[in-house]
Amino acid sequence: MRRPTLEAVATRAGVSKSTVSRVVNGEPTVASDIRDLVMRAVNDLGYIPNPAARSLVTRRTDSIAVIVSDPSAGLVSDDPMFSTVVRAASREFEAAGKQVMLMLAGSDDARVRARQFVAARHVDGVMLVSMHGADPLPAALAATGVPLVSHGRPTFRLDVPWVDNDNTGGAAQAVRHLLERGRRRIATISGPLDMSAAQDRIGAYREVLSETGRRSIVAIGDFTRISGAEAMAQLLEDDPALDAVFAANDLMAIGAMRALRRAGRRVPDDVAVVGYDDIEAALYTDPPLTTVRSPMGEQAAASARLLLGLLRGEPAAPVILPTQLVVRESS
Amino acid sequence: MRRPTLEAVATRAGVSKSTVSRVVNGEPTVASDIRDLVMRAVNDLGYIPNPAARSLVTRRTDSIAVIVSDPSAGLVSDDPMFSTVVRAASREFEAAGKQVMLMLAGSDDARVRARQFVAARHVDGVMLVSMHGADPLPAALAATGVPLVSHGRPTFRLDVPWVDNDNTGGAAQAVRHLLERGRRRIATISGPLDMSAAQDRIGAYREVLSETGRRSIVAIGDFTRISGAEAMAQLLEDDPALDAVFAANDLMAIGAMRALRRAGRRVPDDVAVVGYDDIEAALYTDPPLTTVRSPMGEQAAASARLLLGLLRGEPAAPVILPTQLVVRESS
DNA sequence: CCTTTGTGAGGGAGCGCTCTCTTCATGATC
DNA sequence: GATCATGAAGAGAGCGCTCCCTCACAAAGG
Repeated sequence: MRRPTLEAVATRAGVSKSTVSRVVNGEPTVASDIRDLVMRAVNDLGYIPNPAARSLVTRRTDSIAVIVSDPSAGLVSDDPMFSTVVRAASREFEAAGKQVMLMLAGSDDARVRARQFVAARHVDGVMLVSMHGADPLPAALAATGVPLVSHGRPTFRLDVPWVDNDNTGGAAQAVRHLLERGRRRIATISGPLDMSAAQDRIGAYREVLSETGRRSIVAIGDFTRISGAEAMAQLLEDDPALDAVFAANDLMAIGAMRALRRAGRRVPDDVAVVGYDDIEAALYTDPPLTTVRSPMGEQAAASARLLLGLLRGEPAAPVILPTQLVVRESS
Repeated sequence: MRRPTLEAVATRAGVSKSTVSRVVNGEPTVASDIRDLVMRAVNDLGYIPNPAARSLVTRRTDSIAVIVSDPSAGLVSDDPMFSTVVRAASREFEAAGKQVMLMLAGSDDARVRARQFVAARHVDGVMLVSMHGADPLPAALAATGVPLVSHGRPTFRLDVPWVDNDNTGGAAQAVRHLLERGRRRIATISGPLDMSAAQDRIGAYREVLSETGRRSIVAIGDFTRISGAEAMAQLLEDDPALDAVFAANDLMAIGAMRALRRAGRRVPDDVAVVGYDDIEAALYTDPPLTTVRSPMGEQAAASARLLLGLLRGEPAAPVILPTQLVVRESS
């Protein structure tokens, strides 16, 4: 008992396969009475086109891959970035009639599979998320010739359009804000230095401090809460007199606030804290977290739109979205 | 300039298409010298099988759909549940060589598309996540005849295997813990009552309280932080003398803690708080949150394995995973 | 009147693979 | 030496669709 085919519909409607195909694909060159006839047969039989047969001949799949190339995929279970980015991108793609294949390219094995998958033209395009510096995947994917965009600026030169937020500007805003608040010993908790967002944010921090003749106090985290807590403990040891800290994302800021609490420091009285991203949780810390709002969802949606444009043959150029300082009680 | 086909490989290796197909699919009935010959041709030409052609004849796609049927998809941007579930399931499917198609079935439109998509046999199976009571999608999907499992027990009778955690047992543990701590006026913040997890948790809360002759104090949220805060404010108004609250998930517990702080109540001195899920953020509240650990990732992985078993023709029965109370300083 | 142009419908090749069936070679058995 | 079982390789028929080409017919133009 097999599903009905184009041919079955054609027979029932008393027309040719070609005509049914035209109706199903919405081509205008079909007389309306014939169209009705065909549609009736389609409904009667419950006909649904076979996507494999279709894409065999059209060489399209109408689906795209979202590849999250993140070694830590699996370590941090609840980074809001993943959820926000994947959902925003999915919405955008689905609205354009593209299906989303999600691939976690955490292990080398998975990266190889992802490459194969894309090279097999299983998808019409690829959106790459969160790549580290040494990651060979972007280049491998670019080499397949499949349209590709990156969510976030790649760390090394690669001819791939990307969308990012203004990491440099955002971080500079955060540090200037702390200076304006009269803070004098401003530390930072950076993200992994093989990620462009972390590079840009710490770069701006250093830049602003050196403009005003102040020295940097740096600890490195990996964008997780626990790494933020550990980095903060380290910073307090390095410079017990610090009076402010700029964390390169909100999760690390949250970790830092816990470490400060445990060390008996009050926020913001003793130490001011500023984060980055403005995730929902930043509203619920005690005190609520001052942070730089990065348009994560919009960035993902823009990446998706960039890829969709690419698929339509439009040219694509990098996009940088503005950020905005959101002042709350932690600073 | 087209990609090499099976035929091209066969010609180059001087064998038939059938033999190449056997080698590519790892069939054992090929002499090893011929196998080497073919593999060399495959590598020389960079041959990768065309998945559309393959699935046209095999009627398999080697991919499955993860359908998140959540009306609020898009409202709450950073629910860790989405991230945890999607990642755990993806890992499991990818390890089994299945690709994951992610579909957000938030709108009616998207639900229709998801149904069509599945009915077109675009995927070999479906894992459904987070369904509300009135959702017509589960039944529609079940009617397509495509193997289907549900992450979380469906609200209404439906012959679909599912995996859930022990919501009743977990919630009962939480409430008993509060009683043991000497709390007398225990309120609850429930999730939406059209979700089975919310139903079970509030059911257990009522059950335990009525066993000990205490009355219920209930407010309804929707599993978001803000709804937790609002519900807590409502509860304080309803019963200013309450001394404990059991929130049906951690996000609402976090919201409740903010509301308590704003109302000038100390946690746990004035009001004890217990959450549910044990998300990472529960470790970073002030004070750290007592909660019921639900094995979210394991539940998703188990759902995925259940579906994989179904695809292999194995029978599938509902699974209930145990929970565990994690006592921290909020109670 | 015949020719040209346009429009709508049908015919059928072919997309790249799998899988059944057939053929052939080899060695074992009697 | 004839027969048979066994294993490995080849042949080729589809899978269900799209899309180019052809064709019939009608209307317009010379």
